Amino acid sequence: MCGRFVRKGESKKVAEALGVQDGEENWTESYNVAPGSTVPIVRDDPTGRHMAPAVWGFTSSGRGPLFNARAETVDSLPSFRDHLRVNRCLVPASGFYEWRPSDRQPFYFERVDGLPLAFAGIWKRVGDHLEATVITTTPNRDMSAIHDRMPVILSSDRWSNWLNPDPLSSAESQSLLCPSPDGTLTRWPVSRAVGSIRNDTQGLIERVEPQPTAQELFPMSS
DNA sequence: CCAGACGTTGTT
DNA sequence: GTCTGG
DNA sequence: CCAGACGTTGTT
DNA sequence: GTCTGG
Repeated sequence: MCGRFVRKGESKKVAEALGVQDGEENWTESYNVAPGSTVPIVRDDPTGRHMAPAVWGFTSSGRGPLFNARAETVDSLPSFRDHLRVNRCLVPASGFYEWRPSDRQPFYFERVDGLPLAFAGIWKRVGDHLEATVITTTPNRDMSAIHDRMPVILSSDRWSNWLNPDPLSSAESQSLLCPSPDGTLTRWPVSRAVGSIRNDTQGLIERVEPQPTAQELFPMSS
């Protein structure tokens, strides 16, 4: 999954890297972006490529916003499939966090090449605002030791194909919704302080020694 | 027409 | 809310 | 996603 | 445990 991420850097540079021609004022820095917050998304239309604000997560009648959609089902589920066809977007990020289930140790992931990440997303209009969700897939080798899902990260050569405003068949979409190649990402353990969204500082992405687990501190004798 | 399900994640 | 199933 | 709260009544 | 808030 992808449930917390980072957005840093100068908006002008990010806009340039993404090929965005306007809307870059919607880029705001945060080291702790959570579902429900407003995030900049990137869309193409006949006039060009634009950055716009959207609430992260599709509101649902059940509990909690749908802030991820599975690549395996996004083309068939009623909540997502029509938006996949015509409302595709990028959700730009600098990196993202994942928690290792075994010990709740958080890790920060970013691209090895330091470029901005572009998550594959879909969006919808709800009243006077937009909502967006990030598509997830199976983990590549960079991720699999930490988590069993990862966000779909599109390389820049695929952005135009994904953002093409014309309807895309689900077969075409599915061909883009795959794990990024092994070696795309790097990672390191970070402070558990990232868990609380009250914390939002550069220190959240600094490497820490993983906190020993209770079992390591107090091993059970066999 | 109404009834009932609807999404992801993690956990064990 | 909106979609599917019956 | 994680953290943190989680209830009602009446009264002031 | 389950829900809300951020």
